[in-house]
Amino acid sequence: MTKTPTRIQQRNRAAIMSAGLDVFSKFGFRGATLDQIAEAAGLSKPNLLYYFASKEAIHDALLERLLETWLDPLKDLDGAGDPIAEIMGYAQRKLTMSRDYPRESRLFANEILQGAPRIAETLKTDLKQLVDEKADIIKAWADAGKIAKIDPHHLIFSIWAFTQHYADFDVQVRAVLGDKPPYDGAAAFLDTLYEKLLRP
Amino acid sequence: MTKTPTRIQQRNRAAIMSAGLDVFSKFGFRGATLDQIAEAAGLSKPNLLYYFASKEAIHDALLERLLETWLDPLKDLDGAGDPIAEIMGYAQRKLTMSRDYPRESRLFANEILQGAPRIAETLKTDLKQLVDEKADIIKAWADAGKIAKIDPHHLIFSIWAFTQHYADFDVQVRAVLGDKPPYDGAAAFLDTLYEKLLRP
DNA sequence: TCTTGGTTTGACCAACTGGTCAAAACAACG
DNA sequence: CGTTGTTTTGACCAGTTGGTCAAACCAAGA
Repeated sequence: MTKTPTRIQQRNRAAIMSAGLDVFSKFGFRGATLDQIAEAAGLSKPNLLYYFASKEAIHDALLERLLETWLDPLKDLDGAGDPIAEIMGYAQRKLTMSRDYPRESRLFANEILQGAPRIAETLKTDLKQLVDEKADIIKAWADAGKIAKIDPHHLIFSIWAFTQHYADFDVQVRAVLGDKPPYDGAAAFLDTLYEKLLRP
Repeated sequence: MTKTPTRIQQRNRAAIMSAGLDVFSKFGFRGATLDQIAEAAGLSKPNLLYYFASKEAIHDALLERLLETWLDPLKDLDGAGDPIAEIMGYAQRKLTMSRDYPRESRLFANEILQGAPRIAETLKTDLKQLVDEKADIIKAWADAGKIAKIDPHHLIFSIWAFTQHYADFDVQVRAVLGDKPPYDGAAAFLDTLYEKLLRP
């Protein structure tokens, strides 16, 4: 019987989530401080703790929301669709997410880098199940000769790695490219790469 | 006129570097504590500070040593060698480094994720120069029709992304693969991927 | 207007942080 | 052995950290 939150609650909880995303994605859980988050949210620290029980509660809420949306692009990979178009569509969707939600990508990267203490279970159950399921689809395509024979798991890893690289290693990418915008070239390269890899 | 360090100095400084690598690679600079490092090194905190002036000094020493060796595989890419063999050799060398030095990879990833506050300059000068130089070689190969026409910079990014993924996202890779060892499949996939991409 | 329930804050706290220092312990060489 | 330079440590410190709490503030309906 939880009451519907007031407008103030909605506004402040949203501000805290956004501020937490900023700070956690930049410093990781241990490196982030409540004072930083409070300041970024425009609230006092006690006020922040009026809305979230603890530092960990903010982090948990962020991770939960992230995991929900993070795997959506893969869920959309459709076994009934055109194989090459489906896989390349997935890769492009992931690249778009890196471009539009780099903070989320870095929050996730931080969590994994630190050994995934808070989501290891989810990875071993939900994520593994989803990936195995999609890997089966890809393997069936390969067996039917519709795409080249490749290891489906490592194919998925390669998509994750390449697309997230542009969000997680943003400063390095920009340092190397200088003025050139990263994402145009990345999308074109992605197309070429998987087109050549997948064509049987 | 710096004196040669005693055996004790060599042993303890090495122990501190290794302990620092453990802790910094797991928690990032801000998330790591001197107490953790001291305990991992088997020394008391004041004793640790007898060998390194500060927390930052340990981190700096690690980053400096890392940058030296981190770029060696790319330096070895030889414009006079066989194009496809050179690029695929580089990719395999990087994958081997991920397997054998995962802590170093994660230390680097942490630094970049957090905005590379300590090495941004090096990236914009040394790294950019090296990459541009090798990109020119690759572009020349492409122009001469010896490999397929692809964007050299994004090709290099893709190698970094894919190979480092196995070190940086180790727990996720293992969660998804279950019992299967990651690196055998990765090396095989890497071969297929760049073989297909690069053949003109 | 008063009341009620949600909201905000200043003052505070114990634990932890990076770092200091003088004194003690030790190694090694003559 | 004694001396000299190196190594180690316990006690300590000031600043920061996550978190608490009672009191004040405020919005809005009766």
